[in-house]
Amino acid sequence: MLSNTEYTDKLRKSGLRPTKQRIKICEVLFNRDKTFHFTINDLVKIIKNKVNEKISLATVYNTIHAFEKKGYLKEITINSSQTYFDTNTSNHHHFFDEKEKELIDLEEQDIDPIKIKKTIFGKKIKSVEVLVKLDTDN
Amino acid sequence: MLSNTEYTDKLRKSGLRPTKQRIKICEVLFNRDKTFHFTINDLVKIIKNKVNEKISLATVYNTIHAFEKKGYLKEITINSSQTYFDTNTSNHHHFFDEKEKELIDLEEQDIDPIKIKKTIFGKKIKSVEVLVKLDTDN
DNA sequence: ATCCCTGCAAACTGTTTGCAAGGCC
DNA sequence: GGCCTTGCAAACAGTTTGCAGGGAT
Repeated sequence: MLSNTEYTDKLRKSGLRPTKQRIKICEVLFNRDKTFHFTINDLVKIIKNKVNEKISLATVYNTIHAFEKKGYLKEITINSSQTYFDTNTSNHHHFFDEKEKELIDLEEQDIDPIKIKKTIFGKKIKSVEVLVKLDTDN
Repeated sequence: MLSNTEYTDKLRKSGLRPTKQRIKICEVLFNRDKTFHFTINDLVKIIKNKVNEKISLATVYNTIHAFEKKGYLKEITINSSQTYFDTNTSNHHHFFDEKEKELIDLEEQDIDPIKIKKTIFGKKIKSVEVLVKLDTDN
């Protein structure tokens, strides 16, 4: 929930030039109460329909990848033809509603810590990701 | 570890015509001690190099999807440009070695049961998938 | 003979890239 | 002015599809 000038500062501080396009994308992504899960396609649609502007597809990809690299976004592991991103960059897991193709956060307290009892020689655990797929209850 | 005639039976029983190509693919996939994790690309390479035959790409895709539908293969959730399959169709999780792009099974006893404390109204849990990403230990 | 399956090429989808023009510092 | 960023189109990778010919029952 920041104003445009604050996004400008934030971008500049992380070494990204505060262009019109990047600020607009910041607004769409971060001017929210809840965390936001999206695909590039979702984002492009929102920019086109709600914001009524045109940002080139390549720029959207560039920006999202830049934001991910800076730690403002997290890529979510779902087996799908599209890549999902999450504005919640904390350590957490997800529900995936397969019907709605929608992600829902599972916070730390929603799941017991996961203990892996097997080790692989010469390798260490980099991350543990849990994906809980949901179905309509009937 | 079955002979060709046994694959013929197996295929016929599940309503798939036992063609040369399908039997060959069965041999590559199922004539193994351990479970086999692969991408379509892996499989095509094996067929070309080891088995020294040519099966059209479309046929490989068709066959793998047919086998998956019949429950002989399981698709594995990894965020990657390629889809992975597993000959182990039991309920289990995976390590993913990001350097080698290789999957390793995590059997039931390797991980404590996962308890999800959050529920979503009108939805039920269809599956819980854990993916443990590995890094070189240094 | 019928229906299913194979193989090829073309189509498709999401994503990436090269490069000229434009914008920020 | 110099360098980064944008936008467009073309390229790309994995996957899917349409259809004619071939094979299984």
